[in-house]
Amino acid sequence: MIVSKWYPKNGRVIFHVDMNSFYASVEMAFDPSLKGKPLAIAGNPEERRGIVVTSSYEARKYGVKTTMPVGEAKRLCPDLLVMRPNFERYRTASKEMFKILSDVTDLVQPVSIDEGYMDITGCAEQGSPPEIAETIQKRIYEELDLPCSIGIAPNKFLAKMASDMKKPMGITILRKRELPQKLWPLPIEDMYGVGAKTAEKLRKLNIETIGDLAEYAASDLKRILGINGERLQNRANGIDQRPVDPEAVHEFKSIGTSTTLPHDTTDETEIRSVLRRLSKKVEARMKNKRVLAKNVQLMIRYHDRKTVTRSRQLPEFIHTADELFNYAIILFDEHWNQVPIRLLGVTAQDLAEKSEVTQQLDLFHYEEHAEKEKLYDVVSQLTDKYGTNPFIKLQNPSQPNVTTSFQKDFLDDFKKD
DNA sequence: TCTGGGGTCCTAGGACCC
DNA sequence: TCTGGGGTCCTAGGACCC
Repeated sequence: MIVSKWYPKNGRVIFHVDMNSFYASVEMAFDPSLKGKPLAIAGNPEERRGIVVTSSYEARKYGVKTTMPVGEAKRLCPDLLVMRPNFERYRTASKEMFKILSDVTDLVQPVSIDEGYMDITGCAEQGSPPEIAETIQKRIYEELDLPCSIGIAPNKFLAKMASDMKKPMGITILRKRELPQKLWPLPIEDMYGVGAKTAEKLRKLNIETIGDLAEYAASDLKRILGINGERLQNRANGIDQRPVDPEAVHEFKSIGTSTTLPHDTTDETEIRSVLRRLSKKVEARMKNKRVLAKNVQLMIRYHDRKTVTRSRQLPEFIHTADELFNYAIILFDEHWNQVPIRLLGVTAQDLAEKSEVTQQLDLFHYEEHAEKEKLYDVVSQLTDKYGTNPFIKLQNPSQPNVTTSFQKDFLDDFKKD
């Protein structure tokens, strides 16, 4: 194969690597006796966490889908095996998977536990893009016993759409010139970035397919969907300039945790203990990432699922569970309307790296220090002038409240400076 | 057996400043 | 004499993704 023809002179070659039903596949790799069986990973229905997070392809055949309540899934598929998630296991598998990707290039951007982008534009000496994709897929399958699909395209959006086109274990190339045949016929809700609400709006405009969106009047689209309309249309036309950014994964904007309570509650003792637990969890994760927060957000979901968030900007950076808890309680006391609560959440926002904050703090101290130095200078000058340190209060014992002319002079001099 | 938990980005209004 | 327009920060909510 002539490799050079695959690598454009202008433009990029982007991969989107997407693990197939990741949690279920990891469980099957861990316990091969599960292979070939309908399997769902789900929370505990007793604790009202009973929704399907991932299901195996065998389960999907019966109509089992993500976010479906376990009860419904079992009705559709009576032989369904249901397991609780083992996140530690998935994180370990994820790390191994990304290690394989980074053997190809440093330009790897993880976007979630089970998918990531790669920019292989500079990898011509390793082979053609399909060859490289095959190698990656094979290694992940043979070394980790996990299936994945890979999309190959000139940008992130198209690579993402491509990886979705063949599952499991697919490798799909999506070239710009193939958009009319391969991308445009797809229904609009299949487009990445179009959810239920946007799809509904678009359908009202008689936009049924990605192709319809691609050629719709740009100004109307922008009026109805704002900047997002413009962006979606660009992507439908195969335009997406976003770079693959390996650093993005480190740039956290918030760290939060939330929990659905086993039962709706108005018990303030219980609520406080939950908020304390959540604060401790957030503290632990902030410590791990070595970050501080300048904003705390409290989330309350009521029994009717109505959800409110209340946040506060803080006078200084915080990092301890006690501080998080204190602000969460303040927000809670200010805003809770006594209605039974279904879910509580605590999130640290406006994060900064601990090292950077410390540096800034040092700078601040430095300035404070400099101020003091300046003051010492003034004092020593004045001491020279008056022959005594004016900061040592001179008092006439017989008239303690009368300012001496000496002190007046000193104060005048001091104010000038 | 009604709908988890982790995020990001965008919008919009009000306060405040110039 | 009675009120412009731009910019930034803060807060709350919503859409979307996995």
